[in-house]
Amino acid sequence: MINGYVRNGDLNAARKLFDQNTSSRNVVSWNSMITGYVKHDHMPHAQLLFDQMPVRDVVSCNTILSGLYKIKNPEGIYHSILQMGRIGLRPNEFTFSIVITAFLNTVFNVLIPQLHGLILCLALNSSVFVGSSLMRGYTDLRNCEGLHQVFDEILVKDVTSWNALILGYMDLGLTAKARRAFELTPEKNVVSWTTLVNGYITNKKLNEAWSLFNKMSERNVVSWTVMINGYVQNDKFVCALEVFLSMLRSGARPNHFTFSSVLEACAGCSSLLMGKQIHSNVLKFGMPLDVILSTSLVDMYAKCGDIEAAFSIFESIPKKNRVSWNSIIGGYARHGLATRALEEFERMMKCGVRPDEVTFVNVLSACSHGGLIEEGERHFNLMGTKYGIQAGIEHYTCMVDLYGRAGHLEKAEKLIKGMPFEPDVVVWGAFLAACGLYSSLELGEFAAEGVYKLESDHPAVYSMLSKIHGEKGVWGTVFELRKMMKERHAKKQKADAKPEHLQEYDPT
DNA sequence: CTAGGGTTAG
Repeated sequence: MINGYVRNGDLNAARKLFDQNTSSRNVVSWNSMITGYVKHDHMPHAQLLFDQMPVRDVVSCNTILSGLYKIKNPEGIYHSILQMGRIGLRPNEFTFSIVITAFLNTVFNVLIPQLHGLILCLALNSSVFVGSSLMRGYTDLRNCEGLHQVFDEILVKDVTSWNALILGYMDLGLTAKARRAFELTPEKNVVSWTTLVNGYITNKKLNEAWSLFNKMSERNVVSWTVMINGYVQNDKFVCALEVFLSMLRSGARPNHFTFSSVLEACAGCSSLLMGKQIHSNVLKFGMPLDVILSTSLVDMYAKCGDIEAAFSIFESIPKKNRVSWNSIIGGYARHGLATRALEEFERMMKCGVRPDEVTFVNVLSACSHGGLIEEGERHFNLMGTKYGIQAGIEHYTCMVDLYGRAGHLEKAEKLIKGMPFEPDVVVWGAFLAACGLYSSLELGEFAAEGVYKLESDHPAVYSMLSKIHGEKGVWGTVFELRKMMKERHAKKQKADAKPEHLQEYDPT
């Protein structure tokens, strides 16, 4: 009865019934009520009921655990399973699949092999559910052997187990193994295909991804979005937009994931015309404008040159988060409106939103574009002392740029010599641009020497070196800098995603 | 009454 109301989403009716039947309450009615609160994101209420229960069973615990997972509280999960042990409740398949999934990408993932041991003791390793979550766990730990072994232990493998195997191999960078697993999958579904396509994309094999995508007999909104986003992440913005148009022609309905990616494509190729059309599509499709989608719109308008439209959408976001603020501050910085950028930063602080590294990159670059030296220095110092954010190489680059543009080449030089990083091509690029701007041959040589010492180089650096001797426009260098900054970011991501030693398994 | 696989923003 109570569960009927919970299923229909009528939490109040469920609670009413629950409160009335004090005498005939059983564990199931308590659990149903807790389920209702968890489903509707009322964790405190769920927790309260759980604490009030006269007798708790494993389902009560599992429900709380899934609630804690939903609000991303792995620490709470950890304490809850300890508590479970003290009460003497034996965890079941549900418990383990929830707990393992909740520990993914957290510091608690080191416990996953230990949970695996417990699972073996309780003879739960043959479960498909436990098995596939364990597979995600070993993937998270970058343990290929574990991944394979857990898969083998699953008694009756279903398509989800196979998909977890494909995904695991792809996450580990083993595209050939993933492909083999895909071929061996008995009943491939659209998820199997999409996992493979997305895996090729994250492993930078765009052509493989595209040819596979074209062979798909069935595509859903996720498959389309994966392909669109794949092109966006690889800077093939026009391709992304073309795929989106095919998607619309096919009659598939885009969702907020799709639109976020498509808007990023518009931003990437600075197409205000297309961006506006996508915006009207968002409205036409009746997409709920959540924070993420709205922020994508803000960013698109800012990058396509319509900063006022960006601002007006930004203002319309009821619950602006850190990314939204970063987006508008970055937008103002890009448009050279340093004062407005700083004003938004102050407003962000007033709203109690904590800044992060990106915030300060944007703030500092606003200062550098606006020639606000003291303000830039102030924020550069404040980011560590007041906000506890360590300055990264990107922030130093902004400061070098700031001093350089203002003609304070000695200050820039001093900063480079004193910074806790080896200067990279981007730093030298910023410095060189300044040397070019102020025709400083002497310091240009200092930079040239620095560049020479780097293992990696960049053609843009040479073009700037040559620029010191005259010619070319100033705007060219700004563009080159941006490009290098972006590439630095891409390289960092790539290094995190797949270590080289895993590459050798891949013959293609 | 509780659980596993594919997609979003700076």
